[in-house]
Amino acid sequence: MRWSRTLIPSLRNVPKDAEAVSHQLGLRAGLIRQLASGVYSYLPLGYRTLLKIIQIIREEMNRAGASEVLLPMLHPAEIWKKSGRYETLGEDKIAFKNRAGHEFVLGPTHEEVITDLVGSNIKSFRDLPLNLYQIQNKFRDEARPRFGVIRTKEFIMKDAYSFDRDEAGLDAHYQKMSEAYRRIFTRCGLDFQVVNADTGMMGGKMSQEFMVICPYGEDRVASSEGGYLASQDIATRGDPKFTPPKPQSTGPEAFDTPNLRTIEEISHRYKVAPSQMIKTLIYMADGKAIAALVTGDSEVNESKLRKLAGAKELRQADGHEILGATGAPVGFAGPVGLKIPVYADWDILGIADGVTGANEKDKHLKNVTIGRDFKPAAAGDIRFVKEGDLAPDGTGKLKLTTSMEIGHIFKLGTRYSESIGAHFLDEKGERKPAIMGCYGIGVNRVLAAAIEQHHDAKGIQWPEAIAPFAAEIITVNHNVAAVAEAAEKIYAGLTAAGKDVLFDDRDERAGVKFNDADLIGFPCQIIVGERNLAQGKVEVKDRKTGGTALVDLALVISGKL
RNA sequence: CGGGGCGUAGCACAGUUUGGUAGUGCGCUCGGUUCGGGACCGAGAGGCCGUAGGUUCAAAUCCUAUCGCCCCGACCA
Repeated sequence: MRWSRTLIPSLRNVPKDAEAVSHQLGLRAGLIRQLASGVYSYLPLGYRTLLKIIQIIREEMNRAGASEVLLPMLHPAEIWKKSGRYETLGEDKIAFKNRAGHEFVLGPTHEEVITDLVGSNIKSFRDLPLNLYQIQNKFRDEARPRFGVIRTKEFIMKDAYSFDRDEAGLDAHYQKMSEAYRRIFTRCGLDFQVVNADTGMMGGKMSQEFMVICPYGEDRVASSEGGYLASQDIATRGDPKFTPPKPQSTGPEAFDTPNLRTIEEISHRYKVAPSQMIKTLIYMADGKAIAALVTGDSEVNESKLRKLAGAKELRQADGHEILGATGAPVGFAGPVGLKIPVYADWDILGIADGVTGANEKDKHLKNVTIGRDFKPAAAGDIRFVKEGDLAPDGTGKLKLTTSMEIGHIFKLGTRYSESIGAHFLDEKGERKPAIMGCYGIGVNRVLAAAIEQHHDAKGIQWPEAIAPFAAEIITVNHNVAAVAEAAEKIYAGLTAAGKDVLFDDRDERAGVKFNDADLIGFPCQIIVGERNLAQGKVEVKDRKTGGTALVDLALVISGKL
């Protein structure tokens, strides 16, 4: 392909990045990200890369024994409602509605559709196992798209679903897909980790995320030197085993905090470290109010709290419920004198003379100590892990890394096959739900991750397997007839040899073309100039290493390089 | 949905506090000199300042509304 403005618009005016994250990392990193989203959203370059990634995925899915299907959204609303994940669908519509009431025909996910489809097509255990996948655009009305192409409302996803007669079959599928994913991401040139993850809304027993370390990701991975590895959502920590605190005071003392209700306000105004503050959050556990205590610099992990409290349903209480439970408006809750069950994080066991809400408007308490001033119903790990926490398996301290999720695999079990209906008759003639797994890859995130992992100050350094072009031919002096002629021959030769090359045949200064080539970053640059041509040579440059070599013109034309 | 910010030429922005002729850089057009790492000189083209009202002799600038975008938070199959 030849260089053109539609292929690559002017790269000189790349917008300055306004995001705080990229400012911290320097403008250049922001530029790369901008470029990444540009490459994806409107340039043929991004399209070529996506096709290459998709080809790799297809090959590996084929190797793993999965078959490609296409799942349309043409499904009655009842199907979508059966799983219990959707409540607000129109009765007679096949399309989803977003919050603005607009209908859309791209699905957010396809568990329901595939389960119904397979359910109506399998009868016997002989029809199983099945493993089906598709690569399709999905639409999710995300509250907050961000980071260029990393989180968008519409995105490309490879999703696969396996159906088995028994757990052993599911395990085998899960294993096969996990291996296929490793091969896919490796082939795409990514450095990734596989971490245990939360099953979240999907339900099911087990799931793992494929994570790429990247400053623009939205997820955090906790790891220890000794090998502990888990998503921050589910990471647990070891008991710090605080010795009971020895308070200096004799008892809690109230003080006025007019209109100060957040941790920051109090800590700033009264010079109290957030770690010495007892943050008290009111939750509704199966309809009854409970209190959760963590230090001022921690966040409650609701699924951990749910477990400790032994609740099925858990949600944050609203203003009315808080008033009812504590006698004070939001922002002044504290554990002292509360009538509802109190669940404390381990951290609280180490606080002597802490600061907390007084359960009275515009008042807080100081000199509050657990055991003496209040007694929790239970203490345990109820917050998200932080940098420096003990790993739960005693393998050292936890470290948190910002990561981007590029793939996620789940053992779903029978949640969907039971609710939607995908049953088969086993050898004994008994009717049983199929055991399912599901497996997703964010295709455009693979592209984004590849750029984030492979760039330098000058631009992208595409991994070979997914580079939009294998090489770029640059004429140093395009108006010199011999140069243009030699470059044309190389272009024809490489194209005939089946190589994907971009020919920068613009009549631009050499420096402009070199810089553009580095910015777009194809693995190899073939530089044709008068000087070397006189000796029958051209310069071949490796984008990644910067190394150059003089190669015979004839050899380059033959496509052997 | 809550908090904050921004809409000015193809792109990136200044000008708004204190109302008074529409600006800069890149890109674009023409001429010339250059030409192996983002050249230089000269001459140009291009904008009812997001939109709609209002205040005023006068509005990019002040006020109100509205639309759109971005950031922070909540959410995230």
